[in-house]
Amino acid sequence: MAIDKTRSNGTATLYDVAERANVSGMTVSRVINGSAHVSEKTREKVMQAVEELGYQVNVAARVARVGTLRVGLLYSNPSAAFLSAFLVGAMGQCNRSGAQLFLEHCDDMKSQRKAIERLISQGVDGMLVPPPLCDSRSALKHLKEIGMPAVAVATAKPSPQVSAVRIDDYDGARTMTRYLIEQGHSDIGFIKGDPEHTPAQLRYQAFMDTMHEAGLNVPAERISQGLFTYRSGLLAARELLSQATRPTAIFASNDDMAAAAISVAHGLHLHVPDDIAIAGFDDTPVASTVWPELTTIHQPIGDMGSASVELLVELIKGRRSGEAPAIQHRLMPYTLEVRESTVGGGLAPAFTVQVGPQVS
Amino acid sequence: MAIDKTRSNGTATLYDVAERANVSGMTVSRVINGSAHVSEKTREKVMQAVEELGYQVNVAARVARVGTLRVGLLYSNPSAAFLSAFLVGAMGQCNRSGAQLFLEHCDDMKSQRKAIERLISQGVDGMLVPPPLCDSRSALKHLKEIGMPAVAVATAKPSPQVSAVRIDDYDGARTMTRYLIEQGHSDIGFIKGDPEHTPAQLRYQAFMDTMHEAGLNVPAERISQGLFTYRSGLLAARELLSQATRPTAIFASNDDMAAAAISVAHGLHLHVPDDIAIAGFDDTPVASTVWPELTTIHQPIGDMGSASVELLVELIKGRRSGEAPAIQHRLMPYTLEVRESTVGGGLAPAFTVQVGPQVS
DNA sequence: CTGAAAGCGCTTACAG
DNA sequence: CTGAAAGCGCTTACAG
Repeated sequence: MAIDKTRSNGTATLYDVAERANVSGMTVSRVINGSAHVSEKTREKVMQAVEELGYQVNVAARVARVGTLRVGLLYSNPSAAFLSAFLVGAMGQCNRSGAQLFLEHCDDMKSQRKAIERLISQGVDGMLVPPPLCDSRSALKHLKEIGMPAVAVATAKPSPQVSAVRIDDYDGARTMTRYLIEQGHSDIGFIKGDPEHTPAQLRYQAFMDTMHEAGLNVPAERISQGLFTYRSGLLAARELLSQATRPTAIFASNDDMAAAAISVAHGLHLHVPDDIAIAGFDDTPVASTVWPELTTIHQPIGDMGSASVELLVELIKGRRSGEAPAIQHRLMPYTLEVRESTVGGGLAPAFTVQVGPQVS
Repeated sequence: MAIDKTRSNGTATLYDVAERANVSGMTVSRVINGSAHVSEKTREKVMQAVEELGYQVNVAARVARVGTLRVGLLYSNPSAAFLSAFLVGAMGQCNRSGAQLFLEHCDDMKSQRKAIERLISQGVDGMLVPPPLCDSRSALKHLKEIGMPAVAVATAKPSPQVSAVRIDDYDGARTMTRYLIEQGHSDIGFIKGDPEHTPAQLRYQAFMDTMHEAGLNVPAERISQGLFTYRSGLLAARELLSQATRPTAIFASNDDMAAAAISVAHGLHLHVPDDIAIAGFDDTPVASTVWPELTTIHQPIGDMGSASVELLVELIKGRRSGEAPAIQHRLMPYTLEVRESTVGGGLAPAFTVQVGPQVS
């Protein structure tokens, strides 16, 4: 509850806090920035004043002093779902870190170079590279060559040369496959994703490995090639479901294709999940839009947004103080979301299984 | 192309420009802010220096001086598609206007008040209210009471008390209805949206009015109630398509329901658009995800994002200089996107019709 | 551990 | 029409 305010704006400044806590502005600055060289007593006094005044750092002022940190986001065709969740997370962290976020869109290779140039001319100090660009060797190489700090987001096979934030796609697909097997499925169809995207490769590999480990055979006709698009999912699902014998479950490499599979199943008058269980991957909004809702692997995209900004800011600051770039790969936790598309009888309630590395 | 740089950062400052143009920093500031009191000759000199140095204002510094403008975005459950497009537009304008964007999420009425309080304690000077909150009398009233400048986004019936940015939903639905009639349809089914949302009401009204004007009768069984969700679209479309005689086209109040209608049609082994044409509204990503792709009304959501920030910043600045709030309602242009879901035979290529007010 | 001074890049009055 | 000075709110060296 902010009550006592000073400026015309109504917000308290650093000095208001200093005055109230009977210390210098310097000391307040140290406290809010978590400096170690402050006595516990002073820290408490200051924190209390901060509370009482409802003080919030003026990020603009801090940034003006420290030197504006400008972060570029180079996006091409991520799904709107990905982009919005990612932006929410990234923006929050930008506000906290005092960075300014610049967006630049590009389609093909040519416009990619142009977009990078535009970001540079806007003075960005580093770039965030979400999918599918995160898997583009050329883009990453180009950034490396011009010495631009970068963080690849949601690539499944991060280059050791570049910092990255991602979930473990292999492990996620393995978890889903195991779950389906535990549900009693032994004949499972799989819809592959765009072979150009690294997550597609790992998800497929994990599916095959897990099936084999469980002693289950996967005939070639149970694998269908998709491209991550709804349209391709339609074709792939039709292939899987129009055979003499059908699988009892389909695991699609992403939600769009899983949604398409539901549509195909309904077209064939199959009940989902009683006749055919269907699972996706990503937990994009479409997963809870379609009916029945999709069992899927949830990626914490918002958290990945904030984590990637965090990494990038570290990278930039390190670079300014002349350190060698500290390449980091951050693995985020995913969850298995169980919903109606795999749970028959309308009995079992939807539930969530927390898996993957825990965030500290 | 920025070549000559000065600061460690690599970016040119106001004074670099001033030096190069042989004027004071003050004059540069005036030029880049479009002040009238600069001679044409000086302006040109300065602009040239700006070009040569690739100068970009340091928004953080400007904002630090002017007083941080903090803009809050109070969102509840807009679709991810809406949110991402809106954010891209809003953020761009925030960068230009030197505003900082704060996001706060809320679900129900209680958390709504809390979210508003959190934004206030973060020191925001005004708030953006996208759907569905833009139609919440209580939220808008609350903001009004505490004297918080606000802009309602994409409400169909804006209160004259609050600034708003929107498209003309009535006109859009009218355009779509006319288009379907021109395509030769006289028996058109309509899926209504959530009655709580103002756009749903106007879209329905426009459909009915336009049909009547064309001398076409709309029997009660051609109207089906939906709630804007995919699930509700499934039920509504089933209702429309399982009758003894079917309409030749369905106009759904939004894309999610139109996508559901396609799924139902396919389930009944109907060809879209040959057996049944289907149209949506909004042009969210699902419109070009499903197959066949949806004919729909495109809302320029990104532009609406930047326009709403623009309006809000004006409002805030006016308020600071003690003026009475200048309530504005900005109408944005929409377009009719014709795609495969209404165009049979695979002959006609997709096309776009520009309609609505033109932006200057 | 704490503080007085200077400065980040820009704009707001105030002069000319 | 143009500029010198002061200051936005904060942090970075530099002292104690």
